[in-house]
Amino acid sequence: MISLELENFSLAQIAASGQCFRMTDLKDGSFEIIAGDRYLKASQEGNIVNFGCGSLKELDFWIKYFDLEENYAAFGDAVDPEDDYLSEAYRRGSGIRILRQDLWEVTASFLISQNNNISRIRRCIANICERYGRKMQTEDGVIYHAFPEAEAFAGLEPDALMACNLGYRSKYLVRSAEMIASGKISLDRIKRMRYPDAKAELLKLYGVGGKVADCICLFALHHLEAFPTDTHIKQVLAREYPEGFPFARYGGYEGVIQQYIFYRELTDGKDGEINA
DNA sequence: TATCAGGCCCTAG
DNA sequence: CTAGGGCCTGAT
Repeated sequence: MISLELENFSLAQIAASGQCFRMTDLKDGSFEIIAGDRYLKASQEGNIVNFGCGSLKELDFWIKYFDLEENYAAFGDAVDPEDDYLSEAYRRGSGIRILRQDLWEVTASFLISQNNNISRIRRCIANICERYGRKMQTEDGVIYHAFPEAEAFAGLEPDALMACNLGYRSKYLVRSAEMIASGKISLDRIKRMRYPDAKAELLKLYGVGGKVADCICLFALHHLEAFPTDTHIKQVLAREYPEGFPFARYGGYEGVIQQYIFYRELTDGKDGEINA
């Protein structure tokens, strides 16, 4: 185990922010994260974060994954102090990070997320990992399943993943996996593109529309200017910003702001706050 | 029973 | 180009 003292970092908030559907709050102060074929158990007390890593090399991966080299206090400082809604959103969610997740994993996950609820999304993803992902075991004997590569779905019947409860999204995932596995769409090329080009390329995937493409750009490609507008965000903008949201003020990191807003909406009316 | 969940595809006009 | 119907499924 390796412990770090971190500012503006909250495992609980990240877990609740809904960027990663394979991060689980174990409700005992610890969290489980599966990313690609890696597994991490982590816990947090105040600013001390304990990473269940065996080596510094492993830790390096998670440092990048959690975007620990970015100064998130600067995003908070940029929030308009006269904007009560956003100030409160940041106050509650200042421990959120924009994760640097695997491109294919995010693409598949957010294909599944559309017009769906979070608990079923998690189940769907667990199902495809168990059915198609490589079975793994940690040194401590924890069993888990890696996220399947695109090749694992290419060639399946379009409806094959209905058995994993994907519903009508089955054909989206199968067909998109085929476009990627065949090289018709190159994820490596997309990784080198700027936001507008990357988004345009992602939109060619079957089942990927504007909102999902923005999620992929933000959560995998780390294009912080991507601002996913889902049904919740749409409602907030209409309710809290009838004159229009000040996108220009937050140019270049609109997506970070979106996460603070999304997190506030997600947690509003519940506890108000998920740890600190 | 109807609505909604981090939408998108497809077809009409 | 925009508008609207349809869509798997489970929770409320």
